[in-house]
Amino acid sequence: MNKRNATSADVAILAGVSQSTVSRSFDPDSRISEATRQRVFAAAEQLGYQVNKAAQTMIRKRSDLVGLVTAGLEDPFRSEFLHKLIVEVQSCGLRPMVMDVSDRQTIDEELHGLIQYQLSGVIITSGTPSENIGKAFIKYGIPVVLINRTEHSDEADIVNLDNENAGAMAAEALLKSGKTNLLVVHAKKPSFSSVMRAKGFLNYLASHGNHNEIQANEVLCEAGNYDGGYQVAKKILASAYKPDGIFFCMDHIACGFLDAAKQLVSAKKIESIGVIGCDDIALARFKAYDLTTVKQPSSEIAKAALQTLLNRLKSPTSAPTKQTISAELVYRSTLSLPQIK
Amino acid sequence: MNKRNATSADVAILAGVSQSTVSRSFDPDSRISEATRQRVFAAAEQLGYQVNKAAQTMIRKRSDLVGLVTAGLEDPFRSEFLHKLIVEVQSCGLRPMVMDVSDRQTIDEELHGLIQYQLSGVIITSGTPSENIGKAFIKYGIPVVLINRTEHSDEADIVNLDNENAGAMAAEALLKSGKTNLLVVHAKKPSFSSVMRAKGFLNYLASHGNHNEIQANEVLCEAGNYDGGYQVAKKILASAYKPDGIFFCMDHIACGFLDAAKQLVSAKKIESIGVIGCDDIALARFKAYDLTTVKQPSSEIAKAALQTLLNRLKSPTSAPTKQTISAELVYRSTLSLPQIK
DNA sequence: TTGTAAGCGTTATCAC
DNA sequence: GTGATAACGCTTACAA
Repeated sequence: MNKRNATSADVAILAGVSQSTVSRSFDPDSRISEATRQRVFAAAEQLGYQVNKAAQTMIRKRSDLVGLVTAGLEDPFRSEFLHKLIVEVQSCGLRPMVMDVSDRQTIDEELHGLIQYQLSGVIITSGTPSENIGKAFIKYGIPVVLINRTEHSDEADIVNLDNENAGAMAAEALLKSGKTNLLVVHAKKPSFSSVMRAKGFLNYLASHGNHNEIQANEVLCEAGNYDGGYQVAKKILASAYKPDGIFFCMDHIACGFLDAAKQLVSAKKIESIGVIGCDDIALARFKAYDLTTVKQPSSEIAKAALQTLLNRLKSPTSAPTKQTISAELVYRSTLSLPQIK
Repeated sequence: MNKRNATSADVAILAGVSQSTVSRSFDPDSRISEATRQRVFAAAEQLGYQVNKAAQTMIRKRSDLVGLVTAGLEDPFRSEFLHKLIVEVQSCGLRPMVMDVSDRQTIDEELHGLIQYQLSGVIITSGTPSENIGKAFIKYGIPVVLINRTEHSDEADIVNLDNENAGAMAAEALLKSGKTNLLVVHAKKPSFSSVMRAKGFLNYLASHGNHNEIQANEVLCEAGNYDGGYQVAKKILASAYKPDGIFFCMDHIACGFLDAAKQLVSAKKIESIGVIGCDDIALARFKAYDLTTVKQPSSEIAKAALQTLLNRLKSPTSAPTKQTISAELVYRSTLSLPQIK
């Protein structure tokens, strides 16, 4: 254990060069004679020298730290998505600094905490609508990328799933399968993604369905998670309205519904109901559910977000961008691909 | 958008005090007249002043950043556990910097990346055995807490689940339920936790089972995940050895097994087999599985890890500690609590 | 209680 | 191509 970590000055002495030469040696764009560079590297290696990011940050005014702001990691989709973001951030040579803002009371405090670290950028993922969290960072000159958020910022870059179309795809699939009594389910507490998905679902039906034959209803569940779906099943199955096709705006709500339904009604009855989820979380492909779903391509979205941030760092003053990523229908057993006759 | 973020010098001018007084005002331990402190706070508020952590880090030689090193966030337990750690880190006024070391090739590079940030500490969670990752940090004077790792470091603090006892608890529960043909399943690729759990399971049987009646076998699956369990089911159910009680060293392996079993054999047959998992991931309580399991109290472990780190920061030279957290049996439907007669 | 001044370890701007 | 030297924004003796 070293008493004090080696500094570039230490390396300089050992290599017999000036401290600034050491610094330059680690900058690939600096023209340094190959001989001295090798001498510096050798000395650095010997001393276990590592750049001090704090000092570097002070002068460069950016830390290569990327804040990942998320809410509620107990949600499996968010958790899986955060993972994708972390991997992407790392692969860009940046460091992820995660901030969980589940506890609404401390948001402000936490935000300031992040700003102190001279972040290179912040990626804010889906959360409760219109918090305008992004503004705070932009005010401090920190580039912001918003993902699946309602904020119509004209300063932040935006990457969204085409949520409305995702809902439309679900509607289209149900219609194609000959379903007529349709239902869309989402959480009481509105989230940008769910609201847009439900809207897209209903709009598609309104414009494409035969109004004499097709009915559509909307049901809200208490929570946007497994338990929410589990609890709402009784309400749905006991109601006078008998749906034969249901779109759940989040996969785990669908999973909760399916589990409850298995206990409430016969397997045959459940099979006759077409069920579509949204997101394609890991759970969806497990055989217990084998859920047909509208996939949110989270890797692609994560990649797009990082690329956007990188571009922004290169040209800080260019106009904000907005990207929309397409969803993709994944057929599994809860709604089969209709046979072509 | 400010051209330049406000510094303590700016605040000083506005408040009509010296720069060092501003600095002191934000230190609760500094004795400052209440009047000037309020004046400083007002000026700081007005300018939107935020401490520059980079500068602070340089002088204090610690960043209040905590590295969370983990492998494979696609594993639901790791992912859930990381979430707990993030929340704990935040609640201690520290910042989590996550590092995913799934990609073994880049570990070294990534490690150095972390060291550059003058981390206050590093928490390393379960991964592949004996990487000795911890040593690298300790060499640079960064406190390390190891969680569920095999490393017998005499420099790092350690927090472990009592994995061996967790296995023993599973064995005890199966014996109590009258099961006689037992099986323990874990992944081919050894992990500290799984190896110890299996060992505890078998040891308990060896010392507590009636050897004339009780049989025990060990089966390895290809991967320590859902698919591993799904694939190994055929092998288990087709074998000549007919187990009536199985302990899976990880919940998601058990879930994969259950799903496959439902397709391979009758529901009655499955019910007759007692199944116990380990960890108690979120999935375990879902009705599709309703898995009896040995719970790893991850919140408790996360809290212990952070408390350990905080203690270490206070007294850097005290002897390394080692804590063992107890597991807890959670009865659900795959193995019922035996009725007391 | 407050102000002055000396660093912390880099990068960037000059000269040479 | 390389070496001085001046910041960067903060904390912390040391003075007053």
